[in-house]
Amino acid sequence: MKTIKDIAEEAKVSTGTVDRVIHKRPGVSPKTREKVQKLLDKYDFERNILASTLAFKKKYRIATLIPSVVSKNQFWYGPHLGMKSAAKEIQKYGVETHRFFFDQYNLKSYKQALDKILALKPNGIVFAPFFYNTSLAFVDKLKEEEIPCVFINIDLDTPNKLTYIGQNALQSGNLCGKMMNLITKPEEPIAILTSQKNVGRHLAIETRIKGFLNYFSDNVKDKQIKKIIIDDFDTDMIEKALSKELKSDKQIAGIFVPSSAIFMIANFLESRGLNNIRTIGYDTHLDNLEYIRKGSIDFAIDQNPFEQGYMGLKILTEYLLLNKTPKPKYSSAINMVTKENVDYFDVADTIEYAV
Amino acid sequence: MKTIKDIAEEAKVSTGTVDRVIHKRPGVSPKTREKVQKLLDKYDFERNILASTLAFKKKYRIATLIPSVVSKNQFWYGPHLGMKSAAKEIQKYGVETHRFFFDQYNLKSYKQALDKILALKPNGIVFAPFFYNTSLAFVDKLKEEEIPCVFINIDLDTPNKLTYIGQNALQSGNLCGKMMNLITKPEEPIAILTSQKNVGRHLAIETRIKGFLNYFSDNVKDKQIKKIIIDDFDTDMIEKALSKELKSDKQIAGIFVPSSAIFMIANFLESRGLNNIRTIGYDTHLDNLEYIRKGSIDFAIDQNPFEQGYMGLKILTEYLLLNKTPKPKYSSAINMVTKENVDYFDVADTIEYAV
DNA sequence: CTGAAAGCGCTTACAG
DNA sequence: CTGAAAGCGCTTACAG
Repeated sequence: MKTIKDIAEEAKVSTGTVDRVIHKRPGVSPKTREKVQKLLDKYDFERNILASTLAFKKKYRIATLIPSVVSKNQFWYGPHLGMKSAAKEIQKYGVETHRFFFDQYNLKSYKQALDKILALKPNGIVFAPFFYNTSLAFVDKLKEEEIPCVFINIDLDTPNKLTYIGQNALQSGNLCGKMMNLITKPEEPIAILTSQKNVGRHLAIETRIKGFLNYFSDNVKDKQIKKIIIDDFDTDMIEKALSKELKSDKQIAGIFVPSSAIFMIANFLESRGLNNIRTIGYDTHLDNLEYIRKGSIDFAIDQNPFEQGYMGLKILTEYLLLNKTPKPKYSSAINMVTKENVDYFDVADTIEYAV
Repeated sequence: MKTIKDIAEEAKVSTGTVDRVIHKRPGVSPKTREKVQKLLDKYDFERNILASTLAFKKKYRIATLIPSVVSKNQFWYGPHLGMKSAAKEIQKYGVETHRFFFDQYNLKSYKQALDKILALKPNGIVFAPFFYNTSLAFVDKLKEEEIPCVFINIDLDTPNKLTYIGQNALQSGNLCGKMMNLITKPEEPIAILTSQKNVGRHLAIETRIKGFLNYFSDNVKDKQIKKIIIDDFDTDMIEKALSKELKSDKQIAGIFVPSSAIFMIANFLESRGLNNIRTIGYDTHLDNLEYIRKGSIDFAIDQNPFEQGYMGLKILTEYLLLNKTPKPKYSSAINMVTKENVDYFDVADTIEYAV
């Protein structure tokens, strides 16, 4: 492996000049530049990133923004851990990570966080763009200030993002449809249960439902599917909405919840001893893990929450430090979790490397 | 963040002495050692790994050994890619990776590889211990020479390993049982198809079958399960073994293959137009991906092959460089792959980070 | 037992 | 436009 010094000697220039050529910095005559560049190409020179970082004292600031993580029982604990892990790694390269949080049901708290981030003047941002319109306006502003941003978990259709990391909601819904079809009989009715509160706030939910319905329209004739919308996932509302269905003549045999709230339904069914009703939902935070382990949730879709956070920070760092342009989109896995493999989806078991 | 220089100044010693204390090297009086150690503890000193690597010129050699990867259509291509990716990362830290391969059906080629590895005198080894007895003897020898070793994919019950990274075969078989039960009707017979060639060579296969059978004995009454053993997975033998079953009165409705050879069965069934027979097997190499995508393989179990290779090298490196003792065992995921999520399991899409 | 000094490979402020 | 020199934080061979 050649070093800058080797190249400098062979080109009969100083190491400083070689460095200027490597980084395409000004202050080198075209002739010298060409001579050095040829040698760099000839030896396929790769600079030692360790030495480079050590000598290069510029610091980078990255801001991260996700819904507040008040306990480990939440989906967002996963991305949070992933970002913490990545932050520790990139700290070695002089990248400081500043964490911001907001209340995902409170637009005002979101806006406040965005203001704080702008005030920080970061070199880049990794965030989950909740609240469609506000987020779009924010992204345009970032564009003006030339601050690159990475979306995790939620995508927005805008050219002003560096990349998006998250799941294909349509396809994951489709898979839920397939599994629901497998665990219920053709003649048994099923229900989709969702909350009014998510409308306009989190786009993936509707897309998941669409994918779910697509499966049946594409593959199964005449499946009875009811759509039940409640105001919010609290015990009373669930009770109210479901007891009607359960008393009815044609009792539903399966419930699909296109969000991480599926554990609320599993809990309700358990408390009523209704273990003959099948359930499918999303995410593998602690609350869900518990019910999956008991079999009260039949299947849950995991979307690699840790990796979403981890990749977000790493990809942005490589863009800032190495000028590496990411792909326009990174699709997270669509993992099916059930009683027999649940032990391998606890985000707390994720490994962190120090090297 | 404190540096060695800061600590040295406060302790009124030289940086060399601080360095000796940090690394517990001899040549420091107990009194000085204690004084410095106290400051290190007080400030929770973490040495700058970049500077450390740059200054510390010792090189490490790691040997890796897996079955030869002659094409991308093989399970072992996954671990191979994972190791290549990790090798690139750890190269920055002065770790050279030397790759060795063997023919997994040829004990002699395995022994030859082991000899070559010993001749290299590596600082550590990452390998897949095929051939039970030979591997055990080899591991004992490594112990004598104080060369740490990491097992990937296949485990051996010996205290002389650093750690094992791979899947829990019993549980993955169990999950296959569950899925097979879902996709066939209770009264329909099913078959387990396996090859004589794997006996005594790859322990996981038998354990997977055990897990599969356990599912039925624990959860289902009177499922008819036939065990079919063929000499090898070639077209003629499959034809011979299956055509008998398919002509029989009670035709089998599902086939479980506890190895990556499931695509051979899918291919056979396809060629006969037998798309009413369900199939479940292992691994997501290209051959299988193709049949999963078409739906000719209903479910395959993925075990994160890339990560097995990647983790193996990283964990061994952290042990050698940072003295970080790994957990005794790392369980790989048990991922269920089917037509609707197959796109997210192509090992070729795995990301490599340069930072 | 301890310190001063050189060096790992790269970057930069300064002088010319 | 170019080079010599200092420095990033740590390690080590050498001198005492």
